[in-house]
Order: sequence, then structure tokens, then C-alpha cells
Amino acid sequence: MDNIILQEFLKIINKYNGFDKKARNYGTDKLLYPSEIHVIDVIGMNEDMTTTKIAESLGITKGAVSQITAKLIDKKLIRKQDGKGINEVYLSLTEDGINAYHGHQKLHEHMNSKMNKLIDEMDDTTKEFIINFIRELNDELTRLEGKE
Amino acid sequence: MDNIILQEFLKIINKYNGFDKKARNYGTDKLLYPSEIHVIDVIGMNEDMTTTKIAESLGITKGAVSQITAKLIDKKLIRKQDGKGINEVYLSLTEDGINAYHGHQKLHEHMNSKMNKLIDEMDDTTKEFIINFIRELNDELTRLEGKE
DNA sequence: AGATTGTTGTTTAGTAACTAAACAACTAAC
DNA sequence: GTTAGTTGTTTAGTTACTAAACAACAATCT
Repeated sequence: MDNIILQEFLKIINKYNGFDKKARNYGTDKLLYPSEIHVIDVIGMNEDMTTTKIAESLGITKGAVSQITAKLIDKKLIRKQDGKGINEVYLSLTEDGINAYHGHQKLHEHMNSKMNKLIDEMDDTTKEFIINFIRELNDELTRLEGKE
Repeated sequence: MDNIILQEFLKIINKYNGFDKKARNYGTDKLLYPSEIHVIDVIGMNEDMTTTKIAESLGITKGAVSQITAKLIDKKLIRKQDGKGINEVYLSLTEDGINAYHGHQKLHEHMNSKMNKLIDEMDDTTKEFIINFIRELNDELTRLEGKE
């Protein structure tokens, strides 16, 4: 009985994971690949983002970010501006970029609002339990990350 | 307060997801890439697996499987045997392959047993709630999969 | 028998998503 | 003024695929 929870949990992880793996339009006329919408997402969520900061935020190299942003500039979804620091270049969304950003957010918000609704229905004891459960699981995963 | 649950939940998904993304040895002397250990996993879990059945099980093309199995045969982790059906070729693990399979299983079992321990601590009402929560979330994700 | 259809697995060329490393361009500091 | 430390870029290489053409065989149809 108990491992129904585990099984269903793993199913969710797989599905959520696969969710951003397809190329989508996000309401624009351009096809956006997963890596591209991820970059748009961090630019949309933060101000004055640079190549280096995006790389840190996504946990990839700045070379990779440079390649992706070049494609996004080509598609006219982002643009470059002079930054404050030395050699710094700020990346910001164009109008089309903002549309894609909102399109992507909307998809996730739909799912997140569903989750929040379910969370709201819980009583406080259950919430406490879940928070604990999730935190301990997180710790365990962190511990396992370095292994072998 | 409530969105702590959501945030931590998303963190777990990301971590669990990234878990099998690194090349590992799994106790053998060969470096195994994610796609390779996934193929070893399905061969280890099922009997009389063929290229086509592995492809279906993993949701990728048989061409992709053919490429991965060629590398695994090269690394002497799997071998081919005549199958029962027409043109069918069964793939099975070598001794090294079995070791890698067990090494991989052990890592996941460690994590799953941790989860099961946490689940065991819950009372039945909480369990009911979680099962419901997870099922509804799963349905929602399935519904969103086809969108846009 | 001979041609068509339906399987099996393989190969090829191309793409996305990276990394690592060398590089250029600039400034600050010794 | 040279060295060191940033910023972003480019290149070559890798993994992990896909799509499509292909070969090899068996079963069916005519």
C-alpha cells in the first residue's frame, strides 16, 4: 500500500521533468527550445542579467549561455544593452520575448495554482508533516548527489 | 507560508531529475553515461528484452537504442543472444553488466528506502491525504502535457 | 513461384545542449 | 608597463537523441 505513494511520486517527477523538454511556441511565432525558454525565464525574473549571471543561475558554463543568447537575439526575443560594470552587457526581453516569458509562466502557473489549491485544503498538522517530509527528502538527495 | 511546500517540492524534482544526469562507474571499471545505465536498467529488470522493447519501454526510437547497445557491447556490459521470434535478438547483462545494474539499483534503493521510512512514520489520515494530493497532481500534469 | 507487406535491427546525417579550453578586450593594481 | 582578473565569444568535441533510408527475413496474397 505504502509504495503507492512512492510510485506516484516518481511518476510526478518524471512528468514534471519531461514537461519542459519539448520545443514550444509559448504564444509567439517562433519555436523555442527548452534551453532557450530557460534563459528567457531567468532574464524575465531578474533585472540587469549578464551572461555570467545567467550561467551561474542555470548552473551551466557562460560559453553555453553565449551560444543560446546569440540564437535568441537572432530570433529577436532578447536584446543587449550596455551594463554598469566593466565589459558588462545587460540582456533584456524584447516585446516578443516578454510574450514568450508570459506564455511560459502561464503554463507553470496553471500547474502551480493547482498545487496551491490542494495545499490550501490541508489542515495545519498535515502541512507540517509534508514540509518535514519534503525537507528530509531534499537533504537526503543532497547527500546522495556526491556519491560514487 | 504555503508556497514553501511548492518551492521545496520543485527543488526535489530538480534534484531527483539531475541525479541520473552524471556519468558514473556504478562499481565497475567502466564509465557509464546516463543513457547507458538506463538501458542496463531495463535489461536488468525485464527478461528477453529486444531493441524494440527497450525503445518502447524508454520512449525513444529503436535507432537510438541500437546505438547505445552497440556501445554497451563494446564495453562488454551486455551481450546478444538469439531470440525466439523472427529476427529477434535478446539482450542480456554480462557479469560486469549485472554489477553495474546492482550498483545503480543500490543508489536508488538508498533513496527510496529513505522515502519509505518517512512514509511509514505518517498516520493513515495523512497518507490518504498525500495519496490524493499526488494523484490529483498527476492528473493535472497529464492534462497539461498536450497543451500548446 | 513471385511480389507485397510487416516485422526486426542497423546505419547515416543532422540537431540540441551542452563542456573545456583558448581567445580577445578591457581595466585595475602592483 | 607589465601582470592579473574580469567580461563575453568562439571552436572543437561529446552525449543523446530523431528521422529516414536501409537490409534481412518471414508470412501472406494472388
